[in-house]
Amino acid sequence: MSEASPTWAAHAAAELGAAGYKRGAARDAVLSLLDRQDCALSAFDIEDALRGGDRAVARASVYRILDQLESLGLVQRVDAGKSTVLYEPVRGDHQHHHHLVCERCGKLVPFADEELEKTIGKLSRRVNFQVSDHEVVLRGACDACSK
Amino acid sequence: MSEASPTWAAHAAAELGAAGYKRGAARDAVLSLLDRQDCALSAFDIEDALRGGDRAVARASVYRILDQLESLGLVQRVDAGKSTVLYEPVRGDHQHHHHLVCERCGKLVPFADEELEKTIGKLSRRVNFQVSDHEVVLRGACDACSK
DNA sequence: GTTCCTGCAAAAGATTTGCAGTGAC
DNA sequence: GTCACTGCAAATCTTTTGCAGGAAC
Repeated sequence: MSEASPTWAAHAAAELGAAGYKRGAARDAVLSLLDRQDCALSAFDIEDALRGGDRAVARASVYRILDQLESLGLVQRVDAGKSTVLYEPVRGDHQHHHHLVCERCGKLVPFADEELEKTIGKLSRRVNFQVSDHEVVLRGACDACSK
Repeated sequence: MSEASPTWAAHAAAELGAAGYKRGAARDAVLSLLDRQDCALSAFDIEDALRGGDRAVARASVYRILDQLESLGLVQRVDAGKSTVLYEPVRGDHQHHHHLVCERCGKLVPFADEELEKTIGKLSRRVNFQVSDHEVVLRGACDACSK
């Protein structure tokens, strides 16, 4: 709802504070990194990027921070069919999207489709289930790999 | 394509044979179990069910057999957001479906929707990607849990 | 008889947990 | 000063791999 924050990181930090979490250097580094990404990262990617960047953060801390973020709906898990789970910042409804996964090179490409959302919305109301979230993954070969 | 087989297990056994795999008692047990399911199971579920049933099968064999089946498109991975991957038999296009996952009790409920498939079909043709497969997961609370 | 399937045990990865120390409030 | 965040190491859990023996062809 309230999506007037200047950056996702600032918004997330505020939400975390409101939820009673204290600040910390590791958390700031993770938020800042996530804010710079527009697609999904694994916990390992995050640890790796921070080790050579802003500030090294222990893997356990990365997982703990991602847990907090996920519980507040600030990041979203993306299941790309890999052995590792990916996470990406949630920036609000207008940026809601899904993913194409290349089965050859592993590339992840985001896409959005109005009609798909409408269809899923209608469907969600029809089923005997209280649907709160959804995820769509299209698998295949990306532009480069299909040549 | 050729979907005239009396049972999925028989069909799968034939395909495996044609692909050059030899028969084996463990494989027969897994095929038979999978054929009796209509929704997805984890490797652990399979091992567990077989230990107390038809014939005990080692976990490693379960994984190996599932790998063979998946490579021939006879089973499909289902990513329900759990830590474990689920597998279910693929019985042909007319039984193509997706899943609702209850975030409270973990229940998995299959559903099919014509319009959703059409929408995804159109979308797949439009993107700059050669889409060969797709998966939709709706998350929320099941009938029993939402009361 | 050769080759593949199986089971067992060990290995490999990803994620979680316990504990002690430092930093936030 | 208290309580939470952090890092490190150990533990846990799922899945994979190596190897030896037995079954399929």
